[in-house]
Amino acid sequence: MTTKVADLAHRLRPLVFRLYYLVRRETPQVQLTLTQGSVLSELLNGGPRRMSTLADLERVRMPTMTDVVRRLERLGLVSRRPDPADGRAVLVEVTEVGQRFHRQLIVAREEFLRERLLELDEHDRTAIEAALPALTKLLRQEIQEDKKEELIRDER
Amino acid sequence: MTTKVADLAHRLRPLVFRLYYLVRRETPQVQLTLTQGSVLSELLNGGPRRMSTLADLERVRMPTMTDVVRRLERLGLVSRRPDPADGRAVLVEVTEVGQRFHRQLIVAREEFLRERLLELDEHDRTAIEAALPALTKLLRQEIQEDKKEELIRDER
DNA sequence: TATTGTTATACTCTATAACTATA
DNA sequence: TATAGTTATAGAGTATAACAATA
Repeated sequence: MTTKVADLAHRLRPLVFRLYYLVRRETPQVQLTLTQGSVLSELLNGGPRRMSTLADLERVRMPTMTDVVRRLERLGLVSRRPDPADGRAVLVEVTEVGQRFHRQLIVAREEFLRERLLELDEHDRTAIEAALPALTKLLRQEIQEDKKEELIRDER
Repeated sequence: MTTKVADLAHRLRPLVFRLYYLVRRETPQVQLTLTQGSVLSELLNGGPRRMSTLADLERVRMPTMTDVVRRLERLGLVSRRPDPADGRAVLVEVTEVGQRFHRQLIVAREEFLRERLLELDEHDRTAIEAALPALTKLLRQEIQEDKKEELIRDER
């Protein structure tokens, strides 16, 4: 069982890349990468976020997120402003252009997935749908694991 | 339903990165990236492969695969040899060192996933297990889709 | 002194275009 | 002429180390 899950995680890499290839093809106005799209979604679902929070959520280091946000800013999709609560911190938020663009992203993604899912039989579609809450839990759990590790690291 | 699947694909990016972060930590002797690990697994499961086949499977262009294989070769994990059936083609295969290393990878991956899965309840584990064949079909289907597109492209 | 974020630097991943060698 | 692969080049993603500004 665990072996199969590991294999799945592996095979998912090409699928995720494929998904973003199609999104890029569908929305030639703005060419988003996987990481950029992921950050944009996070900001749209969760509202303005600090740099450090984004880095944690995407599991990258701060200097990495600095560059990713810089590129999104250059594309006009997000903006930065100082956090009123802490002079050191920076809040990143989605611009109106970013919101419009994200709607196009969602449409392209859904269309792609709907087509593929319709080629599966009813039994398979039901199985995938039933597993979604469990897979979501597995991912959430992971984020909490990371926080724990940081605390341990800090104690050293 | 399709929206949920799209969200899942998105959230899976951090999970996959997290998985490889842990693998790197568990096997400090050789630091494999996600793409390198994916190619190594493919070669171990399917035997020697041509550069073009690897590029298709990973959904990257040939020059990209040239570099990835070069790095794996530099690490001593794979080797190249001419394809006896076609003087232009190159066959990539895993070395003995690569096979030994891959066993470590599998152990680290399985341990990580087993721990996380044990934190889920029986119902969630069953749901994930039941969805694996369907998710696998979804991925296979994708590979076939790509092949079709190439044929269309060639006809132009 | 500790934390948030940026800059500097280096390596990997990725693509397109141009090239070599073989079919 | 067409195909398999490499080289050249450029941009994005990633990390570590050093630094500036604020708490």
